Amino acid sequence: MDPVNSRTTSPSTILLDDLLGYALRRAQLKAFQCVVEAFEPYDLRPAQFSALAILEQNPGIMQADLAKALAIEPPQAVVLVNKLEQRNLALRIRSQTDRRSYGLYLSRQGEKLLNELKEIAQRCDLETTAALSDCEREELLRLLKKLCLS
Amino acid sequence: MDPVNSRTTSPSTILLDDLLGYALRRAQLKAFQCVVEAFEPYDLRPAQFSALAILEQNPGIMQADLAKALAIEPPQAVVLVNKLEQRNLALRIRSQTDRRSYGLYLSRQGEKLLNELKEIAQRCDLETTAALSDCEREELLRLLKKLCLS
DNA sequence: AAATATAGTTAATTAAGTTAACTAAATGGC
DNA sequence: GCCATTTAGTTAACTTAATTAACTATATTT
Repeated sequence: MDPVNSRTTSPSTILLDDLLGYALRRAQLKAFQCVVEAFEPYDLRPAQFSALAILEQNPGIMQADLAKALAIEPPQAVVLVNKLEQRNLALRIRSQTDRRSYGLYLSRQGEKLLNELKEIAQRCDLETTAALSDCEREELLRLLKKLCLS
Repeated sequence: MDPVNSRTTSPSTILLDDLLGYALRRAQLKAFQCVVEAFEPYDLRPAQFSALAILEQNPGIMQADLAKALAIEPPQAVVLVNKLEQRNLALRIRSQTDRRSYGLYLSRQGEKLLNELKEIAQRCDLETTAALSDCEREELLRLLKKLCLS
């Protein structure tokens, strides 16, 4: 008999464990836990790390675009960038052409911290996916990236 | 020149987009959005759906174990089960052997709704992973499940 | 110049998650 | 049997996160 479902009245063919959405949530939760713990000594949240990385790759980006990249609302971006600015990790520089907006930049200190955090994040990746082979890990990343394109 | 990084001062070899944790979060966010929208007409959250599915596969489960399965704290489980019970989707039945605890069960109505929701969830999976082939989708699920074992 | 739109901010609201303290029942030692 | 300890579930208080609405300052359009 099917060991997964040994009831007399078969519930249905679809099982929770075979839903991608569920599997994604479980996996993401696990990855998140690891990163949150690892970043704790730095008093930094994953989203703040992502923001720093986005700033590095998009120097001068506007706050609204950062918000969009992080999939957060503009008011949340304000709070986030405030914290980064207060800790001298990022800089707001008024645009000369449009004085409503800022260009956001990493500070020297932000760059330095970011590189440290990236190493940690990478170690978390390995820890989270310890059950996978290098090949499988790469394939997983490829599939997740492909999924997110559309 | 590397198209991904065309700055003169190379930021670092590790890119945000190559971190599994980041890719997982993006993918999970996308999957979640789809499910949350699709469940909206039913006034049900993904966690409530998961709870129903867990009840189906584990009839008579105790609240504490349900909480653990959902990775939430017991007080949250109370709120969640209250809602399911109020809507007559789930039943709390006092254990005869241990009168502190309940066995949790799906109601007939809960079973019926669950089967409807599972179809929807499956369609969300397909929508979320529209960029993937059937083969890739299966491989993704396999890798995510393997990742979550450890 | 007036009306409209946009970037960013503030403040209020709502929702979610966490923690601590409590009740009731069970267990274990004596 | 009785007392101390543990466990299941609940309640309430607190903290944090996310959402929304309203506002300022600047740009753009007509």
